Amino acid sequence: MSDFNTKLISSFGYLLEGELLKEIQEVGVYKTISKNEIIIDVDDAIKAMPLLLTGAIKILREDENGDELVLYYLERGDTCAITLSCCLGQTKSKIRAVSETEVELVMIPKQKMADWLSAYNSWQSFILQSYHSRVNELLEAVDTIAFLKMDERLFKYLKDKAMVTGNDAIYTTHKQISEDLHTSRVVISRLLKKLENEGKIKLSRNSIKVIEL
DNA sequence: ACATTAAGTGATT
DNA sequence: AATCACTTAATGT
Repeated sequence: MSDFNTKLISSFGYLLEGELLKEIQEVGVYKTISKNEIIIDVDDAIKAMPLLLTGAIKILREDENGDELVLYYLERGDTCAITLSCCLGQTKSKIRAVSETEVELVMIPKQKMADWLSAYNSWQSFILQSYHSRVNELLEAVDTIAFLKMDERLFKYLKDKAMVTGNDAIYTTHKQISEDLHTSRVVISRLLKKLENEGKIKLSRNSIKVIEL
């Protein structure tokens, strides 16, 4: 168990106070997980919260089709904030956690979490800090998704417009489109340029010709 | 010729 | 993706 101690200290020693570390050693369950294992799956009941000692875990969302989307990665010294919210809210897991590498972690029983929140300052700030960074990563992911979908939205918008008009030429400005799609003119200009390079449309002033209908 | 508006670009957050 | 700053091109008066 001294190996476990060393890793716990080196991963969380600078974050958590000594007394808390002792409690973690007492109550936490040390686990080793091999690569590509599902640690937590969608709809799993959450009974413990993982603290990562070594390795990396990816947190995924899954849609109806089983398509996966990586939300973010957890590394040494991290914990899963979504799991945290599940622990506190007593709901089932809304995400899937898969080990990206071989992973060593400590499972903290769900019940201890709330206790420590009031008992240890360092625990409280660790949780808040971790929540904060996870939310940021999540927002970043959302931005990326939105970015990837904007070109599709734009093309659909153009096709719809051509359909309604019964004309493959659309008479409008980039600014107008940007307002319709609730984005900025610059973004539209760039995406249109991209579509033109892909040969899907032909651009000219105040008009766009849709080639791929 | 000058002003206005549309569109393109690079850099930054 | 959004915003800024700036350039270039097209049009109107």
